[in-house]
Formats: sequence, C-alpha cells, structure tokens
Amino acid sequence: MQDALRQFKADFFQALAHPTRIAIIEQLRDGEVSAGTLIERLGIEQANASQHLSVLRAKNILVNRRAGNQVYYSVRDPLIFEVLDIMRRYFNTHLSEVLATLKAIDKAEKRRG
Amino acid sequence: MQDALRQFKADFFQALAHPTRIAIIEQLRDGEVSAGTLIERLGIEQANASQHLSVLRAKNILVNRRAGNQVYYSVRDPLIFEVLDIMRRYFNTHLSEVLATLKAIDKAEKRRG
DNA sequence: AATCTATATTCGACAATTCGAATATACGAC
DNA sequence: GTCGTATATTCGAATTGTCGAATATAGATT
Repeated sequence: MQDALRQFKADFFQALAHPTRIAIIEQLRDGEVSAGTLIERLGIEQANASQHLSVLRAKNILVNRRAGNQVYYSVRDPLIFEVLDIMRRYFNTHLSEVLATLKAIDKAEKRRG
Repeated sequence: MQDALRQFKADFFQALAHPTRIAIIEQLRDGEVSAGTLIERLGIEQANASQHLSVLRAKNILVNRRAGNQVYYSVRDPLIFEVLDIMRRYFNTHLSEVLATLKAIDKAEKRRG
C-alpha cells in the first residue's frame, strides 16, 4: 500500500514533468480553456498538444467537456496550483544561486576562450 | 524567464518522478541519513541507490556531507516537504476514486482469469 | 450523405531513463 | 603502502517519453 501510494505520487509528478504540460496547467488557472485556444496560446503543434493533454487526462489532472466540436479542458482539483505556487517560491529562493552558477560557468568559458 | 521557470519546475518534477526517489526524500524528513542506511531501509541495490541520489543531487534537491567513509544526505530546502504534504492532501481527497479504480481493475482481471 | 472544422490517435524515429553488473574512487585501519 | 568498507561512476540492454507526419473520429453545416 505504501508502495502503491509512492507509485501514484511518482506517476503524478511524471505527468507534471514537462514544460509544455506545466504551461497548459498555468493556462487553466482562471478556468476552462478549449484545446484550440491552448494550441494557439502556446504556439505548439496540434498533435503534440493533444498528446500532452492526453497524458494529463490519463492521470486525472485535467477533465474535459465537449461543446459542439470543441473540447474544453479544466483542472480537476485547484490544489495543483498550490503545488505550482510553492515551486515558484522554491525557485525564487534559489534563483540567486542558480544565476551565480550560470555566471561562473560563463566566466570560466570566456577565460578559456 | 517564464520559460526558464517552467523548465525549472518540469526538471524538479522529473526528479521526483520515481517511487524510489520519493521514498528517499521521505526518509530524510527528520534529518540527514547516510547512503548505507537508505540502502538498508529501502532494500535496493547499492548502485541503483547511488544513481537515484545522484539525480536528486544534480537538481540540488539533496545535499551531502562526508564523514569518514560514509556520506550523509539531507534535503536542501524543507519547502519540498510542503510540496509532498500538499500531494498527500491531494491523494487523500481523491483516494476513494483511486481505490475504486484499482478495485475495478482487479475485478476485471479476475473475471478474465 | 458530403464536407468542413476541431480534436484524438497511430506510427516511426530519436532521445532519455532505468536497471544490474562491473569497475572506480575515497577514506580508514592496519 | 595495502587491504577493507562505503559510495560513485561507467557500460550496455531494455523500457519509456517525445516529436511531427499521417490518419482517424466526432460533431456541425450544408
């Protein structure tokens, strides 16, 4: 059971482990958005968008609703936004270190020519 | 910048996207633990443990400290536990559905023999 | 029914992840 | 220095994830 729970968590994180999928979820912060609108806003291929949406659906992170010949997506549980917000705090906390590391690498490369 | 943040989040989630790595982080809730102790508690191969620890180190999720010929690991920022705690709330909220799904799968398999 | 538009799925190529076995490194004890 | 213990890295094989192109499906319009 403990193992099953960890597997579920891992699967969930796996579903979030792609920048396009993060972008999709962020677009849904203020409510449902159609697949077509997502494609337009993110500037990605139609098939690719559909594949990523499929991943998020499979993990029950998104739900969809058909209206005419359009499909509207929304997040199933807004708790997921809390996770993303914490991640932003985490990123901000360590941003200076990240940038320092990047600069150090950059300088070292310039020294080497 | 927005893209960088998304990539950062995606990388972070990718690092958490394995049950063994989740188990490792859970073991570190109360403070640092040696690599050997982790291997013992999780019952996994030494090389495998080292590889997973390497992934978590690369993403700066874990830091380590050498003492004699042992290496002690700990989480860099306890904010990560907040993420896991929210995930636990998420799973509790949806646990009944998860269990229903699992039972349905189980029954279907038994029917098929 | 024919057709158009929106979305989903399949396919094949390529990249990334995961594992255990083997090997390498770091440190302490002798 | 050599040996033993703890940990890390490398290697090759198998699996999984990702992409765009092509194709399929669902519903609206005529």
